[in-house]
Amino acid sequence: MPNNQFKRGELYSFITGKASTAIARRLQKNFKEANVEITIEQWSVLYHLWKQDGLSQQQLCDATFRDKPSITRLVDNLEKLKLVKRVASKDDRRMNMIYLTNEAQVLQEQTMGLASQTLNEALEGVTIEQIEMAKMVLQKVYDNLANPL
Amino acid sequence: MPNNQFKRGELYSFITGKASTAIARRLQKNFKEANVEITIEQWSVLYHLWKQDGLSQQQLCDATFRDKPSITRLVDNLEKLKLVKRVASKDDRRMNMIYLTNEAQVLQEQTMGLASQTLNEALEGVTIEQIEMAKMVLQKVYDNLANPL
DNA sequence: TTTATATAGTTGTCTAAACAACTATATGCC
DNA sequence: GGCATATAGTTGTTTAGACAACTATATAAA
Repeated sequence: MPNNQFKRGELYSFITGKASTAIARRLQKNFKEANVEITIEQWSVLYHLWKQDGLSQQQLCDATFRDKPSITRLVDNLEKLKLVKRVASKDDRRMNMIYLTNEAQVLQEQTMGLASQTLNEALEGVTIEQIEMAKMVLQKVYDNLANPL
Repeated sequence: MPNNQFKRGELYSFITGKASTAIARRLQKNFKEANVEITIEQWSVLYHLWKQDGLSQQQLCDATFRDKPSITRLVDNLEKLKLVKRVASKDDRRMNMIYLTNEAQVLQEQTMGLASQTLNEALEGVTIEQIEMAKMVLQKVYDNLANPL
């Protein structure tokens, strides 16, 4: 019997992740007010490409904790928006390398500022130590449950 | 300038809530293995009805942090599964009161055990103090961003 | 070298979230 | 009573997540 046997009633807030959905909603709202017409899911993919351009779809799966069909469709939509391009790899013809367009590069500066601002709104009144602790707990939960995608 | 100005790169884990989706996936998997054929979203609605039967859809919205269309469709699906029934309120004919069926009552004992077990899997190696701290941070984030639905 | 197996990506189906627009009932005010 | 407004719920559309089934290419074993 683990020492942290939980009262059943405490389940809810952990399961629903209402804090993360609240952040997501606020970020989406801030994008909209700045006339940035992408979803936060699309943004989260671009985010990794801004760090390193030319990732494969599989690398995007690993980076964003999504499965392959999800990334296929996110890349589909980003391609429709002309924000990325699929380029077949010459080394391994199974792979698509995903490259940012110029339009996507322009988005980076603008949205990074909005994201930073959103996070500061979210974390007002929370200390760095508390944030680190919370992140550590969430990471531990993730690691406990991680199963191969 | 808040004292917790965040490195931009730290955004990701907060925004995606991968820990909460990991818990959701594991709970769904545990349901499936026990032949419980409902989604965790449906379960989260039933959870509140087990605490108090006969809530209105609006009360379910408040309890589950969902908007009205989401609850309409979750109740639609729960009704198709014959787990709840909509009963028009006599006091206020705009309202549907949602009541559990006998079938849903049977699910409670079984799924509560699975949920408790899942949470213990998730929180292995995390102390109660750490859990409390993490919950406090997530609650604070939620409160910082809470806006009327 | 051919055959099995693993990996990268796609497609189909179902469920759900977000948002806008809508209907119907209730309430408050003149 | 009649009109404005608020509240409860529904419907349509788009995007996305989960899962299974699929194609195509690459790798390893026989």
